[in-house]
Amino acid sequence: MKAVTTQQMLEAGAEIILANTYHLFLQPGHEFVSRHGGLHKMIHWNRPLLTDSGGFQIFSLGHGGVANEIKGKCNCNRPKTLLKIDEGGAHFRSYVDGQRCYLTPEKSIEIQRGLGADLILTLDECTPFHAKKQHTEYSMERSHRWELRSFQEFERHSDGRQALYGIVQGGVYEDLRERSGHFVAEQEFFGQAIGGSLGETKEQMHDVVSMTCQYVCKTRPTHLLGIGGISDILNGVKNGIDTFDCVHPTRLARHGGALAHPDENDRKEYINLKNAQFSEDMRPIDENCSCYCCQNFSRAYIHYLFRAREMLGGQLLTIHNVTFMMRLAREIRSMIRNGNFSEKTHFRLPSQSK
RNA sequence: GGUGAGGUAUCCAAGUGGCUAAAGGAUGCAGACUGUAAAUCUGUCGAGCUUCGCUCUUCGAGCGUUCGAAUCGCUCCCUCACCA
Repeated sequence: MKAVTTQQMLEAGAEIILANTYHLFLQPGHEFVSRHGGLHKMIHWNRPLLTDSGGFQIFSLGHGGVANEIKGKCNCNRPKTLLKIDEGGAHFRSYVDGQRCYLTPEKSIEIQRGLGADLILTLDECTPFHAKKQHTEYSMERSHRWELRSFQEFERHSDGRQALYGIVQGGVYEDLRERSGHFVAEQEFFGQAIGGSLGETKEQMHDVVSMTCQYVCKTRPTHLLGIGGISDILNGVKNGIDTFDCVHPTRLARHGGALAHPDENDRKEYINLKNAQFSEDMRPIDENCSCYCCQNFSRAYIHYLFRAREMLGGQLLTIHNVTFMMRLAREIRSMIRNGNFSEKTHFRLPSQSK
């Protein structure tokens, strides 16, 4: 987690952290992590960990600009590091030292075994949004083959301490999602994750998630990869998603955004503390929030910290945003238990005017 | 008092006759951010308007040369450095 310690994550109420196979593989390397006795020990976290397979990074970086291509946006100003994908795996260049690397399903599982996360993912191929349907289909089929190989490699060394998730692909196409959902359900995965392109807009994403959830094994835990807006989570939960992971809360925090429940008349899910309107706002970000940031500091102070480019600003907002997400999850679980969950739930933010 | 350097938009700073409402920074104002190469990136930034374009006023001040001046000349004002 950028900008916060695992101790602070604990205090924020976090119960699980996602770590990244791709980045840890390139730097510092999974052997290095193993020498520490595994990820849990190295990062001082004795709760559950999930590792991504590395597929997303290879392909998103390969297409020249992180998630943009997969998400349907075009921002191609970064050097492309993906060299070649073949049936065996993905050839790519390390962005750290330029060295050629080869990630296969077996290698991904081996790395994740070395890292020692509790929940791990199969290697899949992430198809960009702009791919034609035929390509998406071909790519999905290859992902399926890779998932089988991942599973075999996983089984070969499994000591029962790790659990493997399969990944449902198929882009925005319902027939492909149906096939992929069924395929993953037929394998003996512990859980399943929904990956791949979810479309271009938020609306389409919600539709694709809802549609895909129909074809997913209902008795296994279901994870939605990479998604974490407030409304996205409410929509996902409505459709049966159990877990989410997302950089948005922490990245937003480092960029000056503080999560706040959306106003029913305003689709924005955060306030931008860098904005001039907060320069004299002495209230906490959210007076109902129990986090260290809201309990002790004003919006004006956070505003000043960002103005002064003090990294403490990003740290405090990260604490707030993670705390916020944890509270959101608790409230959702509570609503489900009480039988009154609604994805239309809105929580009013304290008035923004002074 | 002497000698030298210089005064450009909110600030710093290019520009030494037309392509200049004026490069580039910074600040300011706002936007983006969703399996993290992001404590990042983008837009905007003289004034006004009927704002995919038009009008007005700018480069210390004034006067002049020129078809045309931030750019050339003269006078004045003001900074800074060194020497007395």
